[in-house]
Amino acid sequence: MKYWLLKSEPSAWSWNDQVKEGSSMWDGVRNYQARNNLKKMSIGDLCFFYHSVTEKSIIGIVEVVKEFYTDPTDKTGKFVVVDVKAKKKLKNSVNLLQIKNNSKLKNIALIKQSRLSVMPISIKEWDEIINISLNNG
DNA sequence: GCCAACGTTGGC
DNA sequence: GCCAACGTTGGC
Repeated sequence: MKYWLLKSEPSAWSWNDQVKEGSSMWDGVRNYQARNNLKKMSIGDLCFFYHSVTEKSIIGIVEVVKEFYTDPTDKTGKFVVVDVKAKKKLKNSVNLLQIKNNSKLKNIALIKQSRLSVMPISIKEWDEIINISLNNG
């Protein structure tokens, strides 16, 4: 089992959209590094769902339910999607500042590569973020 | 709304 | 194949 983080602008595709839609394609990735990460995903892997720009916080967890295939919205045929479905909402959202201020998360790709939209998360980072969520509020 | 960071494109 | 120009992302 591997862990990931997926970024989305909530105005384009939000957690609520994901919940409403159930299982859906994670499409629109047009960056090779992000694509390569999509290709490494397996069924059952879990991904944090991060709202960028307006909220800058991790709001929930989605599960990979179908492994990569060609992105039908990509005319060049170079990029891929996976299918994900909402698994659970975090007890409390974890915002970017909390992640930045946590020394255990100082090497997280979210900070190191702020523009990457699909990134791997280590099990330690995953657990730490879950901990922050449980202790929030 | 600005702009730094950074990925991509295209001319040479 | 290099690199300047350009476009986009996303934090601030």
